Amino acid sequence: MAGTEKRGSLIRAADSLFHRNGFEHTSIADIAAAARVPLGNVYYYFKTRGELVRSVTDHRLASVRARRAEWDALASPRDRLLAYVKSFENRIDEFTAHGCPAGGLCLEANKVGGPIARDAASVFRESLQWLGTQFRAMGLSDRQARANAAQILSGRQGSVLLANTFKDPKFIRLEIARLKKWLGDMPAGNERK
Amino acid sequence: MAGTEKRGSLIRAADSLFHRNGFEHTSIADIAAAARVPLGNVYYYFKTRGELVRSVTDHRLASVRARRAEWDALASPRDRLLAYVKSFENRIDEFTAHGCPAGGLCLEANKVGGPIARDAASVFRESLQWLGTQFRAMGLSDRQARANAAQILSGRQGSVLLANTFKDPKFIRLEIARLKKWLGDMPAGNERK
DNA sequence: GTCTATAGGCAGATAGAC
DNA sequence: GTCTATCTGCCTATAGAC
Repeated sequence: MAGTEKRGSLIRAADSLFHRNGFEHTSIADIAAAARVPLGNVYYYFKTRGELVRSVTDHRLASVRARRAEWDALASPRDRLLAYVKSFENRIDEFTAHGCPAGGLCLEANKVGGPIARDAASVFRESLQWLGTQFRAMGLSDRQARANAAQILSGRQGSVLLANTFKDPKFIRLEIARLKKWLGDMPAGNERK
Repeated sequence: MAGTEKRGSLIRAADSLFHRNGFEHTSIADIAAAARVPLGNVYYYFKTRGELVRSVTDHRLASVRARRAEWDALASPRDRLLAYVKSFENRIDEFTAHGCPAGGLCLEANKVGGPIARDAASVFRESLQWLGTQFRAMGLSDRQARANAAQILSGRQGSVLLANTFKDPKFIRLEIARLKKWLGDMPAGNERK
């Protein structure tokens, strides 16, 4: 296993453990064990715990950006939004079992504060921007587009929290059904691009 | 300060610290200091940390039950729901600053697991039941009543998470405006009691 | 670059004087 | 009932052999 690969597997192990067990509740020793790297070696790749955490948030940010880049290739804003909903749907079981990685990190970060809080928020910030862009492209006013974006993200986070709390996917399914109906009902007119 | 009063002030201090800093990030020493009780004395009132946590969740459950008991005295289900919305509105600043105590506890509990997860969920469970009861009293089917209850709680939790993450109350205000409009638009017909 | 051993600090919990 | 002193264990981080 090459040096860079080890670094990558540490980040992936941390990412997974943060998602499953929370960021505060995960120790460097847990991460090292999951990645099968001796404890002390972790500090060769990351000077501090904070640096590892930062690398995980960077990794997550990059992966949501990549997903959005795929959606951006679609023809209409409605198609792009439907792709967003579809990808939500694909992760129902994961979200029911462990919650939303971004939402969980935001909540933990809001409690502890510090630089991590800013990094965690950036996933949400970019999501809101992207969603808003789609609604503006459908001809909505800036104000309405922002409101819709907030409603979608907020509904998503809330439904995931309920599903995770009760270990019951129906809360997410309800939200997705509402979303699909809503997008289907929206007037298609005034679309640009 | 009498013995029972000391116990009470420990619970209140823990309640507040759990809300502000999270339950995992709060040590017994923090709680003892906030309540101005020497560290060792805490263990006279609570055998373990878990027992203290349990007492805090009991205390919170009792306080939301008391609030609902007041709303139940109101004449119509619509009035009761509006009282629920009003109490949400009254706490906008608190929720923006520190998030929802129940939501935060649920999320942390979902990560660590154990008995705390069940206790945390009971606040949500009772909220869903109460909300559902109001919608049934307005004449909605059981299915619709449950769906509406889930949507309200989920929208609430999601909007609070966004407001807390961005330290911006507008996300909660948007949700409340939507809620008020929705309740205003709902047909009043078929109400019983 | 890799790994073992361990330092140093803080957490939960207990012993025992008062 | 109250409080100080302290035990034990886990965590982050480092020293230093290989």
